[in-house]
Amino acid sequence: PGACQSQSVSNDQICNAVEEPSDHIPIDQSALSQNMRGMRRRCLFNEKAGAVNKAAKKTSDRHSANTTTPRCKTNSDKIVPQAAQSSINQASNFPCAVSSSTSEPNIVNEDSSQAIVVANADESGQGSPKKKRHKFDDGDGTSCKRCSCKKSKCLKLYCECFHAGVFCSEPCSCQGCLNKPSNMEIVLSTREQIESRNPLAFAPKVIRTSEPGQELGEYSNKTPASARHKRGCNCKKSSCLKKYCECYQGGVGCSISCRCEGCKNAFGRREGLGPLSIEEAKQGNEENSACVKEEKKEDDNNQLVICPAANPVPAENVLTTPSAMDVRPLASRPPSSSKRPRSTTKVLGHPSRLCNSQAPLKTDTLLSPFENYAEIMFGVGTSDSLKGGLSPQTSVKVVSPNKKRVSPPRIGTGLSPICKSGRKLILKSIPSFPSLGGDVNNADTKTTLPAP
DNA sequence: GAGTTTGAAACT
DNA sequence: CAGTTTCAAACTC
Ligand SMILES: [Zn+2]
Ligand SMILES: [Zn+2]
Ligand SMILES: [Zn+2]
Ligand SMILES: [Zn+2]
Ligand SMILES: [Zn+2]
Ligand SMILES: [Zn+2]
Repeated sequence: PGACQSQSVSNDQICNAVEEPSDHIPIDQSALSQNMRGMRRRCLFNEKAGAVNKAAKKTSDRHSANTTTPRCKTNSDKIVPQAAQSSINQASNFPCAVSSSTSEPNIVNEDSSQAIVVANADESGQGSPKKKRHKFDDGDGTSCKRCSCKKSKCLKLYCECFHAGVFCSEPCSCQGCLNKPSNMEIVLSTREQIESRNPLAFAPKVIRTSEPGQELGEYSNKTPASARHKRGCNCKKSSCLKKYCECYQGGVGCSISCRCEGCKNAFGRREGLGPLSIEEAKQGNEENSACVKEEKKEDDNNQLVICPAANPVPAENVLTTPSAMDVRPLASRPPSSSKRPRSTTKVLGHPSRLCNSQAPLKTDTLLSPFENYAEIMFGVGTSDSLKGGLSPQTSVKVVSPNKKRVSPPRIGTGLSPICKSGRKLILKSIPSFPSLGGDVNNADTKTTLPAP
């Protein structure tokens, strides 16, 4: 299976050859400006890329982002370039053979081929009865399915591919797709627009390292059960028991920033018992009495209750045959399921389900955050640079003209950068995204923030 | 596979 | 910032 391409381009790599599908390089949008070092050199892009580069160039630091680990889920260690670290997503690794046919105008992927491809989840591994895995679902990383957007042209966050920072590829069954390397300018400009509205839009939602021991560790430590940013979920009817809930889907418990009602997230509930400290749960008792305990009612206090290994068995598991266990990426598994993950898994980006190796970042995000935040923090200009940087005009109105609004979600409040990198390489740059409300105390890995 | 449910994203 | 609409995935059948 080929690697997937993420939406980014490196200067060096720009080439036009399309090569074999199997071999693509993942292109990461985010990295676009950076060069990925180590990897191979084939590129998909052509001249356009060049243009883009230019734009991107600003970020050209070469930190060398390496996106190693093209394979799904393998990526435990990737070196992350500084900025990247925050935004590391390894999420993308699908078998994507992008048809980068140059000829491809811009349009849809409607090739039936894709659809078909999607279907083939061949390797998913054991033939265990497929319980319910739907498209992206994991499956394991192998199957990596992709989006099936009909109206967004894959240029809005509705599109999981776009949201994850990767180009659409074969497995996608999207219609009118513009999220392709051939439209890179559009893709990037769109990303920037969105990012300008919400700098965290492309930041990984969940970062978790699951090393054998650590998995829970994170809980125990400081990162709240969920190291998620953004605002947490807002589930009303699902009780955070299904994948409708982003927290649950990401394999993390709900945090204080969630506004869910009747939360029963198997990875850790929000609210509820106050006193319970998270950490204990970690291992001390497996039984976890508390977690199960239900929501007593929603008090004001939102605390996070985490259920350690014990029981939280997500619905899926319930029926699942033990033997097969889940194929899901570790990260997404509920704590209890099986044992601890051996490899370090970082879930980033969205659903862990996408299996991509590369970090989908943001175009500039790597740097951009830099810029953005810098600007914001330092009071430099607004985000002009962004806009300017990328040719805005290229932006296409996907569906409707969006006005760009520049009101970052909550930057003001939560500037504290999170710097939790799974592996730590810290660089001097500013973390790609600030932690938002939830985790305030996460300095764990050590953030190196240059003092302003 | 069609149809429903769900909550984020987008929009007003 | 809240309310509404749009959207595509998750889920159900
Ligand atoms: Zn899409
Ligand atoms: Zn797609
Ligand atoms: Zn697409
Ligand atoms: Zn939820
Ligand atoms: Zn939540
Ligand atoms: Zn919840």
